[in-house]
Amino acid sequence: MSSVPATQSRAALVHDSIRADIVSGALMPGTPLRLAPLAAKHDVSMSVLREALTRLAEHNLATLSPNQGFRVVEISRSDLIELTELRTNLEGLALTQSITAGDVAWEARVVSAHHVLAKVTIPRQDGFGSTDEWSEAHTAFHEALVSACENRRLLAITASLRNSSELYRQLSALPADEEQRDLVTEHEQLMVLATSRRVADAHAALVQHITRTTEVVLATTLRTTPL
Amino acid sequence: MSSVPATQSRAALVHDSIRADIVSGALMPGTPLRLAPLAAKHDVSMSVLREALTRLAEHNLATLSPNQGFRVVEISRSDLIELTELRTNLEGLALTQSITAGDVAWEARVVSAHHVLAKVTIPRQDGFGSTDEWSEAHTAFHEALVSACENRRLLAITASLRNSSELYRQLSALPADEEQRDLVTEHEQLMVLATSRRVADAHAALVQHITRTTEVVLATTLRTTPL
DNA sequence: TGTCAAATGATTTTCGATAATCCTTGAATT
DNA sequence: AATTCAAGGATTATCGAAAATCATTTGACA
Repeated sequence: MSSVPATQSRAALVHDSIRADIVSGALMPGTPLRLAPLAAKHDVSMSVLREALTRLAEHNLATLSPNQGFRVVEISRSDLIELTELRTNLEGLALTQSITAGDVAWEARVVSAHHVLAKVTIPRQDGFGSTDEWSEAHTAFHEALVSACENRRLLAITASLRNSSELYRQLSALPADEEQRDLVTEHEQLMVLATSRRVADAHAALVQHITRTTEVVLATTLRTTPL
Repeated sequence: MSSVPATQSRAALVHDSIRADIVSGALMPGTPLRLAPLAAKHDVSMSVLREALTRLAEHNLATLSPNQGFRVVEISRSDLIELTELRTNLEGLALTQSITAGDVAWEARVVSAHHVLAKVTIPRQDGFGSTDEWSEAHTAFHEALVSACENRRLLAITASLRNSSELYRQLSALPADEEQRDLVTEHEQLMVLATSRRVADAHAALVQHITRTTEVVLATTLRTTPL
């Protein structure tokens, strides 16, 4: 039916699409993910939609209640705190290993990703430069930092947890400019410490970076349920 | 069609069934999980089978190659090592938190689970007492140890990792009686240290317990591909 | 003899419809 | 007025078959 041959499976495409909608906050927590409308919107059958939603549920971005279907995952303060604790532990571990194992190519990836992030952070004159763009660059930078870690399972977990964190970030009010400034210096610090192989300092900086972000989010009034 | 109303969804049932077959080693690593035969075997349509396999893939017990279907996940030395590293970190963290937060009911669960495990370990006269039974009790004991940890995400991850570890255990030759003896004392140590709230000692004991098991498995000739 | 390409068969992927379940509405009864 | 129960509609869960894709084999050609 579709004109495009699509090297990727249909289920994977709709999965990515819905995931983006959830993480970006377009689909609010708790929203029922009704099958018929979603299938129509993405122009797929219920089977492949269901497969996509199943994967989202396994990644904790959706929940499945028997005979009641899927919903966007609920959020809570306690979950964010637990999430943050896991991230500091695991992403910290991954960073340590990444710095230890990383070669020059890894350094280049970090520097490159940071450059892109720094450029995107600067508000452009023409008014464009979406926050989506910043989120993407931000994720890419964090991914680059740990990309030399050889434990693939660890990387898969940290990536998944980052997605969940990103959901909370998107739901919180956008940080003010001063907040952005802090982030800029934090990211630069991370890049410098990592590429100069200062393992302990980089680890501490990353933990504090993650923790601080959560504190800001927790202090912010989320644009959703009371939390 | 099925006579049983089944409070649980069909997909969940077949998921659990196939997972058991994989973890027990009945389905060897790399085995193609062909849809038609599996659907027939479990008396289920392709859609629900696919949903079950999708969940298995998300838990790293199966892999999905586009247009080539699902296979039982491959195993490797490096993966087992990475898996072990993650388990020591995360299960250790979970145990620490569990001991800290656990109440008397938790202690009771630990003691109870250990009692069952100890009894199952003793070979019964009638020759019965399957290793499945021991595996189940073993898993239950480890789960009881960390069951007071309040971080649900952490518990979900450790449970998933334990499943993968169990696959390696099942594929290795069964430990000799002497090995079993060591395990008995290790488990008893774990129970005592945990319930007496000796956090650091319990943590160290758990890490060593997990590490030792992996060393035994790595030393054993697995009954499968070279590894 | 070796290589390439088309055709065939097997398998995955997707679809549209049916069966099963849940939720709401409204009337009847206490 | 409150509660129970049944009927209807809406939604999920499942099915079986069609469409798309991949792997293998066969045959033609260099």
